[in-house]
Amino acid sequence: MSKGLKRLKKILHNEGLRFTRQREAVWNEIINNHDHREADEIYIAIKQKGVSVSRATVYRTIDVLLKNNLVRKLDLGVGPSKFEHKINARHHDHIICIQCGRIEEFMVDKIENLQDEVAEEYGFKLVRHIHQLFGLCENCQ
Amino acid sequence: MSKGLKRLKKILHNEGLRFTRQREAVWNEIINNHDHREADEIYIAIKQKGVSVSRATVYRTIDVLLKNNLVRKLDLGVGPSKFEHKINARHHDHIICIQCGRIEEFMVDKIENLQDEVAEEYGFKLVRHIHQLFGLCENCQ
DNA sequence: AATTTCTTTGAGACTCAATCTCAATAAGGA
DNA sequence: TCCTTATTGAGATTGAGTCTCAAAGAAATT
Repeated sequence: MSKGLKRLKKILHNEGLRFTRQREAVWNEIINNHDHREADEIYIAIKQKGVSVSRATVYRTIDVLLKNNLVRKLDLGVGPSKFEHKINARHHDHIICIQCGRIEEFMVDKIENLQDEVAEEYGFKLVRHIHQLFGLCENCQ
Repeated sequence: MSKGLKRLKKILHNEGLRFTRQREAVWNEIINNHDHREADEIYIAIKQKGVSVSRATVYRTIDVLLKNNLVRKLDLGVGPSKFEHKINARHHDHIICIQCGRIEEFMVDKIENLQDEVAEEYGFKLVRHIHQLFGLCENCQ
């Protein structure tokens, strides 16, 4: 059994959930793709590979992965949310082209540190953050 | 006529729109309140002041104000969007308590500058950004 | 002031992502 | 294999936000 599959089984076990073909299919679909995809795209991709699954199950499985920090949800403020896996991925934020939808990832340590300082200043215990830059990419200017 | 009202009339004129009691009421409701409120709260507040208005008109008027940069939309990823006016307000971002919903405003020049650098690095022309810190405020820890 | 033209309003229908329901199905322990 | 309990999935439901279109209203014209 692959290392990834073991990880899924462990998570499901910890959550008191059963290992099913559907959950395995959602997991595989997500970890074997490095795009930012919406739930429906993931759903369609799984069906095209011949596994029977429903939208409800895709959403439900993504929720489990979100809770276990294996998937990041990207809410772009318009249209459905997008998802990306976080396996072996360092933290990053996103810069998005408002014209063509292109999404690039960025990470600036200084910004991360300044965020921590802000949280401290306001007496907050930081849990997560959203940092999205919207603009026009070089092809769309 | 108040300075604010002149401003509204100017905007409506520029957009080729008419000045109506409903648009005036939405404008007044938004600029005379410094909270982060959802469209429905604004709608109810207007009705309670005895002005006849519909949800559709509230949303439509907010859209005009958004387009003219007089209102900021706050999408917190859960529940309806919130709105705040931008009259005499310096730019700021938000730190939000995930327990009690408290919203504080912050502004760090260094972060703003670093964002510009990121955009330049990726060849993007920056249009806007979302920067939200989520955590537990001092009362909720 | 009355007329005309064209915009705005609003009740409710509609959209669409996401969630929920619940009967049928499947997992996995005994 | 049987049994218990979780999971699945088709379709209903939710909820924020948008759209429709007939009636009401703004403002330009006479």
